[in-house]
This record gives sequence, structure tokens and C-alpha cells, in this order.
Amino acid sequence: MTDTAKPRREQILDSASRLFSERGYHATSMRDLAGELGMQGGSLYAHIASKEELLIEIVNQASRQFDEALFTLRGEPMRADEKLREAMFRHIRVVADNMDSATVFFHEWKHLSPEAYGRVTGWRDTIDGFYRELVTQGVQEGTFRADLDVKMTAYLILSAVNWAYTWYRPGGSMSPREVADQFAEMLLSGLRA
Amino acid sequence: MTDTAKPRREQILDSASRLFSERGYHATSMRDLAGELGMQGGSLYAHIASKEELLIEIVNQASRQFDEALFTLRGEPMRADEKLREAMFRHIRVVADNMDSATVFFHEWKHLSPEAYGRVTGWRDTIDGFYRELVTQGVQEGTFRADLDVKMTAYLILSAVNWAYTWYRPGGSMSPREVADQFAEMLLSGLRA
DNA sequence: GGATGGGCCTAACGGGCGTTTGGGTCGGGC
DNA sequence: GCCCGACCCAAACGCCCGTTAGGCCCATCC
Repeated sequence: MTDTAKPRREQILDSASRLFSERGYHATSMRDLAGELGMQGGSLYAHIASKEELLIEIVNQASRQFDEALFTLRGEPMRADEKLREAMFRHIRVVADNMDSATVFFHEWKHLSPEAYGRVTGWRDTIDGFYRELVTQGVQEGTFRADLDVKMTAYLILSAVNWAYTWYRPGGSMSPREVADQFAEMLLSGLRA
Repeated sequence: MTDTAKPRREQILDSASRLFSERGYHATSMRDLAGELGMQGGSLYAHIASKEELLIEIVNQASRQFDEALFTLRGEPMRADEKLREAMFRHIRVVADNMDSATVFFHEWKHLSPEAYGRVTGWRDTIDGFYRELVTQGVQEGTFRADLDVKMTAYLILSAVNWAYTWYRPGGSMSPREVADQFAEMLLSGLRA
């Protein structure tokens, strides 16, 4: 083990993700956070500039992960149903692999300063756009029903993959792949007998 | 107009719902809240006992609305697909008619004291149970596919109706009925052509 | 017309907040 | 032997928090 411990700054970010997700950003004090790492509140400022910097970094990191997961799928030559299945898998995997920062991302982005706030709303539009494109492709190529409302369909898909942050438990009985396959199968084929 | 204005206490609850949903519970100060109503921070305590009392009341009110909307459906002699459509409509209507308190309900319940916190988790299990029962009924009567995973199906339905609080805008182009019909149609029949 | 009580104000309480400052300790490189 | 940088502490700064106390205004009612 050449480098046994993570850099202090990353440890701080990890603890901050956990505390922010459990208690919320404003309900977590810098002294709470420092206590988790066995130090005093003021000592944190040797490693970070401000509390908000932590929130910004957690949120940015999460949105980057979503981007990377989905954007590489954009131009792939796949049928829309297969692409939907894969996109849902990747989306849920990001949530499942980063439960804490994903929770912070969904809950605390409103507390960002205007610039960072704007970036998040922009991100949100991008993801919306990705799924709307996907649905449009499916309708055009005949894979999906022609009478679909593109916007509503995208909302339904987003609901399924985003809401997972409230109930999914890593280490439980289902892997992200299994969750995505089940959701995609139900969405694609419907619940009716 | 015999009683032109709402009781002061209700005005406070309304403003608190709006501010808590926009800024979050901990980021809203009692002086902020009082300012919305044109008074001083301390004056609020002529009408309420504490800040947490406001949160408890908002959350309780929201969960009562969900309960009333869904529980009256429980014993109704309807086929599962019709019942699902109606349940989703009622669920989304509660969200749409109470965007502020629904948002507070989904975001801020973690900040409740242990007793109130426990009541919310209990409520959550109840709603989960309602939708699982509904799916089970559908499978048993042959309305739904026999290979459905009851738990996952309930999660998918809950995702659709709950996530609406993030995107639905009252006064927009879609009524709760239309949203519910579209979602139910897609869920029941699937997206494939 | 005097008392009552609802509704609000000002002022203050103790305490916690995010952050800054100055200094101490300790291990590795010259 | 000395310095340097990383790391942390103790203490304090000014500010804002939720909440309380005491008093003023004024419509209503006996």
C-alpha cells in the first residue's frame, strides 16, 4: 500500500457528502463536519475555502458523472428501446454508486449561489433533452408508439431513474442492472396481461 | 363578506409552506417569515408555539391529504387497471393542488423530531402498501402480467406520481387528470409500437 | 367608562454559526 | 542543524438564530 490514505481534502468531501445527505446542508455545521474527521472546526479551512465550495464540488461531481454516463450514448447506433434500457441502467448506476452525493445533488442544489445554481438548471435541461431525443428517435424509427407525448414520456422515464435515490439501498438484493432491466421492461411492454 | 381574511395562523402556515419549499426549512428564519406577513419575528409567537410546530403541521396536513385521497379507494370494487388510473390521478392531484406543502413534505421531513419523523416513515410504508396491494390484486385477477415483481412495480408507480412535485406547474398546459391519464396509459400499455 | 384580550412592537437573552488569526508540532530534505 | 510545509489547535470575531419578556394600541363588551 503505497498511499494508504486518501488526501485529506477528499476525506472532507466524502464526509460532507454523507452529512449533507443525512441532515441537509444548512443543518450540518462546520464543527459537525470537523468532528467526523477528528479535528476542530477552524482546521478545515487549511484544506477548503468555504462551506459552499464543498456543496459546489459535490454537486458538480455528481452532474459530471451523469453527463459522462449519458453523453457517450448519444450518437451510438442502437435501436431506441435498447438505448433506453442502457441509459436507464447507467443513470441508475450513477445514483446507486453515489447515493450520498446524488441525494445532495437532488436536494440541496437550491442553496447554491446564482452562478452554480444556473449551471444546475442548465444541466437539468440537458438531461431532459437527452431523454426527449431518445423518445423522438424511437417514435421516428417506429420502435415506439406514434401517439406518445414526447415530453410526458421523458418525464416518466426521468421519474423512474431519479426517484431511485429515495429507496435504493446498495448491498440490497437488487443490482442497478436488475433495477434498470425491470423498469425498462415494464415501461417498454406495459403492465397489462 | 362576513369574514374577509383568513385567520392569522393560517396565513402564517401558508407563508411558511411557500418559504420552506423555496428555501428549505433551516434556511428560512422566523424573521424572514414574519417579514412576509409584515410583522416582527417575535410577534409570530402569539400565534404559534415554535418553528418546528409549523413544519409538523405542514407535513401532517400533506400526509393527511394523501391518506384521504387513497384510502377511500381501497375497498372499491374496480378492476386493478381502472383503480390504478384513479389512484394516480388522486395522488397527482394532491401534489398539484399543494405544490408547496408537498415539496416541504418530500424534502424536509428528515428535520422533524423523532416522534413526528416516525409518523412520516410509517405513512410512507402505508402508501407503499397501498400500491403493492393494488398490483397484487391486478396480478391475481389476471389484469396485470403474472411475472411482475410487486415491489418494483409499486416503486415505478410511486416514482411517477411523486416526482411530479419537481416539474409540475399548476396553471400550465396539463391538468392533473391529463398527466395521470398519460402516465397510466404508458404504464399499462407500454411504450413499444 | 373601565376592564378585557387580541395583536403587534422593541429589546434582549443565550447560543451557535461560518470564518479568521496566530501559533504549535512534527517529519523529511538540504 | 536548520528550514519548510503540512497539519492541527485554541480562541476569538461579528453575525444571525429561535425564543422570551414587557409594554402599547385599540376594538369589543359589561
